[in-house]
Amino acid sequence: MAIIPEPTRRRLVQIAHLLSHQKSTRITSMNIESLTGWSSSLIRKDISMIHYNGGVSNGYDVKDLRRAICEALNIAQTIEQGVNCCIVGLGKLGAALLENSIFTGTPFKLVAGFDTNVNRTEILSAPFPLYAASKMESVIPELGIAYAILTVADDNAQRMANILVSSNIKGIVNYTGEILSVPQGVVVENVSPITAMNNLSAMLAE
Amino acid sequence: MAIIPEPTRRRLVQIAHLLSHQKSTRITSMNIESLTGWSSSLIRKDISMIHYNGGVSNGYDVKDLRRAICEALNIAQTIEQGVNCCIVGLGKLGAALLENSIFTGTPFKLVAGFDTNVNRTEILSAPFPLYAASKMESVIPELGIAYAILTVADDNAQRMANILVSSNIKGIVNYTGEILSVPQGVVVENVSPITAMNNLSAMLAE
DNA sequence: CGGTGTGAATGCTTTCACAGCC
DNA sequence: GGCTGTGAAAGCATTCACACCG
Repeated sequence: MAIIPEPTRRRLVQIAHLLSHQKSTRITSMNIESLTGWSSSLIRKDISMIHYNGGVSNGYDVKDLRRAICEALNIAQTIEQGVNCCIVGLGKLGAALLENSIFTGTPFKLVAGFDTNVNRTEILSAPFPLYAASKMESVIPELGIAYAILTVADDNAQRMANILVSSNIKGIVNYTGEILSVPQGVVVENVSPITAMNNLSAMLAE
Repeated sequence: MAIIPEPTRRRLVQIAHLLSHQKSTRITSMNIESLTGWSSSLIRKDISMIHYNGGVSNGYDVKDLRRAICEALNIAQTIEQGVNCCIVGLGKLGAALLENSIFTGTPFKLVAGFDTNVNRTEILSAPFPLYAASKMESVIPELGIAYAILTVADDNAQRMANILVSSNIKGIVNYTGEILSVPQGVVVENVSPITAMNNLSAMLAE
C-alpha cells in the first residue's frame, strides 16, 4: 500500500468513525462534506488514496466503505485483536477514565493503571489491576501494552513519558499540558484541555 | 497583521506554552527543535511570520519571545482579560474537570457547569454554579461564556452542540467521540480519547 | 563563530474540472 | 442526471542555503 499522507489519514479515521454511527445504508461525498466541513472533492481524493473504487452514482455503501478504510489504515487488524492500553496517573482525571465503559465498542482495552502514589492504587477499584508506577517497566511489556493514557501532573509528565518509552510503549495520549520529548517511532497525541483551549484562541483570533 | 497559517499557529501556541515553563533566560531555535522535534528552520520561519526580529546570535530572550507570540496570536488580550468557559456534561469526566485547579495559571476561567440531569448539578460541588442544561441558552450569553468543554455521552453530543451554537458559543473542546457539525465561525477541537487512540493506530500503521 | 531572518526551491495538499459510469 | 475517480493546476508549508549581524 502506497503511503497515505497524514492529513488524509486523520480524516479517514474520523470518516470511519462517523460511518459506524450512520443510520442510512448509502452515503455520498457531499453528505460527508455537510457532516464534516471538508470539501467533497477532498473526501473523494482521500478515498481514492486507499484505492477503494466502490463508489457508484448514488454514493458509497456505508458499511463496505468503513470496512475498506479500516483495512487500509491497518486498524482492521487492530479491531480484531484489540490493543492493550494503560492509564498512567490516577488522579481525578485518570480515575474518571478508569470507567472502562469509555472504550466499549472500540478495539481498545484498558488492562492496567499506574500511579506513583500507592494509596491511589489501593483506594480505587477498576475491572483490571492497578500497580505502583515502579512496576511499569515490568508490567507493560508483560501485558503487551501498546498505548498509554498519560494523566499525571504536568511536572511529572516527562519523567513518566521516559519510563513509558523505556517500557517500549508505541503511543501516548497526552492529557498533560506538557510537550513530551520522545524518540522517533513513538507517537504522541496531545489532548490536554489547556492546549485545546489555546488552540481555540489562536484559531478564533483570525 | 498578515494572516498566520494554521500549522504555524498551532506550533506557536505550543512554543509559547513551552517557553513559559523554561528555566533559562535565553533559547535558540535549535533548543526548541530538540524539545519539540520540529526543525529549527521551521521554527525560525514560524517566528518570522510574526515579524519578531528580536533574535540575536545567542538566540531569543525567552520571556520577550513568549510575550511577542502571545501578542501576535491575540492570546495576549485573552490572557489579560481571561476567557469564561463552561463544562457541559457532569458525568465522571466532566466532574473530574470541575476541579478548577486544572486551569490555574492559564487565562481560562470555569464559570459554569451544565447537566441535563438535575441530580448531578445538586450532588456535585464546584467553585462556580452548576445549572440544568435547559438554562444554557440564558446563562451562557449572560456570563459571557466563550468556550465550552463538551463531556456528555456521545448520543447527546450533537444536540448539546446545537444548543451551544444557538447560545453563541465561540469554541468547543469536544471530549465526545462524535464529530460535531457546527456552522462556520464556531471552532471545534476534538480531543476524545477514542479519536486520539484511533489517530495513534493510524499513525503507527505506517 | 554561532545563530537569526528570509528569498528561492522543493515537496505536499487541496481544489478544479471533466471523463466515465450506473 | 448525479456522483465517483483522477490527472492537472493551484495553493500551501517546509526545507535549503546563505547574507547578515552581534
